[in-house]
Amino acid sequence: MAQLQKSIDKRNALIKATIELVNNNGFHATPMSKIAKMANVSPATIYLYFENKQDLVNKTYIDVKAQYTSYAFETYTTDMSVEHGFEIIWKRIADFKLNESENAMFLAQCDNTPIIDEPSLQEGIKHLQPLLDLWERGKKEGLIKNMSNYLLYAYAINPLSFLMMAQKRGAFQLEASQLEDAYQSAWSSIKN
Amino acid sequence: MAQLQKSIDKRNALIKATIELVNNNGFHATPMSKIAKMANVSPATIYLYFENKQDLVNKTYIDVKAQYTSYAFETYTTDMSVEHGFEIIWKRIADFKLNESENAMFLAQCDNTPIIDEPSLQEGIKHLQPLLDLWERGKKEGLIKNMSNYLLYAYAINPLSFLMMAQKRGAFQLEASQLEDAYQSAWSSIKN
DNA sequence: ACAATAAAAATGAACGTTCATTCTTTTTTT
DNA sequence: AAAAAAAGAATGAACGTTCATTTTTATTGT
Repeated sequence: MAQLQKSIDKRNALIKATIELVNNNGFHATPMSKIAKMANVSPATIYLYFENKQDLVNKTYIDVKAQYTSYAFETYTTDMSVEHGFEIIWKRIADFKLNESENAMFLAQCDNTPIIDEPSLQEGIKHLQPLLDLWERGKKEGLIKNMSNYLLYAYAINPLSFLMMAQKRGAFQLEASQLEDAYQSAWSSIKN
Repeated sequence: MAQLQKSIDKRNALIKATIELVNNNGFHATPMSKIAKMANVSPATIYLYFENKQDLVNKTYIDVKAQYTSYAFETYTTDMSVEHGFEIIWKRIADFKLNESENAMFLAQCDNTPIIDEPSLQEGIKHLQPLLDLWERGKKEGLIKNMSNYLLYAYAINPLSFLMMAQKRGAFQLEASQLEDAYQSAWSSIKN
């Protein structure tokens, strides 16, 4: 127990360091030695937890993606109405993207570059299923536009990534009232 | 003249090679030697055209961004109505993102990573002004929601980046009829 | 018009550095 | 005392950049 605990702490420290360094410097300027230093570990120790650098960044991606979806669906249950369920999920996602912005930023970087390998990307997509199911239900009930789920995601969810990025860059600040505007825009772009 | 022409060709070849390699392999796996090889040039020659690797990628970004905005506003004039002007611009942007996807993909990568330095990012933003002006006009006329331009961009334009990326990954194909859906979603998310 | 010469552009090889990874030894845990 | 975990130093490869040289282009004097 104590031994396993210690290992998990170290693994988490490595993942945290990876996120922070890749966010700030990019993958190309994030050497293993810096990751090790930030996690208070020897470079060699990384290789006890991960096969190599690619494996480290893949696993980091999967880890963060799992956190993201778990957070998103935390308060959602399938017995909610389509509109209410969507609002619940959307606001959780907004919370995650704007408050846990280190994690969200890392995902944005991974989703827009070829640094994560295909199997790991696939692995990350899986957990989004509850939202897709909700949308299918909404389409059947005639509440949601009969469009591809990609289009729905593009308009209802993805804008939050852009806003998170703009906020991270200090370009602007999303206030609570604007968040309500944003939600209305999201809903009106996908509702029938 | 002949000499200058030759130089511009070589510069363009270098920029094209940079885009292609960074798109496919990422910045971290794009050595100067590969860029040189793809542009049919000696590595040393790159340094006659650009200060260093950072400068090369900065200049590439600015170059592509200028192409993007120039394409976007090609058929737009300020005497158009807000709604018509927006449709014109939106569809040009959609064209660019979906047809010139190599260029669009490169921009997406740059806009979601720290590989481009701040001054070059600022330089790239400048040319978007006509769209922001159009939106300001739309707000005054009560046609467009009175929201931050960041929010408007997030909902009206940014989804196209996501769709371009999904299409590039082969996840799905955006048909002409879906494009019309997409435009309607964009417009309904920002109109009053 | 044309050699001769200067200037510019381009090259391949070389340099010093940095990196991911491994090896050997030490420390910690069982 | 054995096994597992961790460490620091070592290694070889790869990288960005520069150097010495060659090739191409432009300029000059006749």
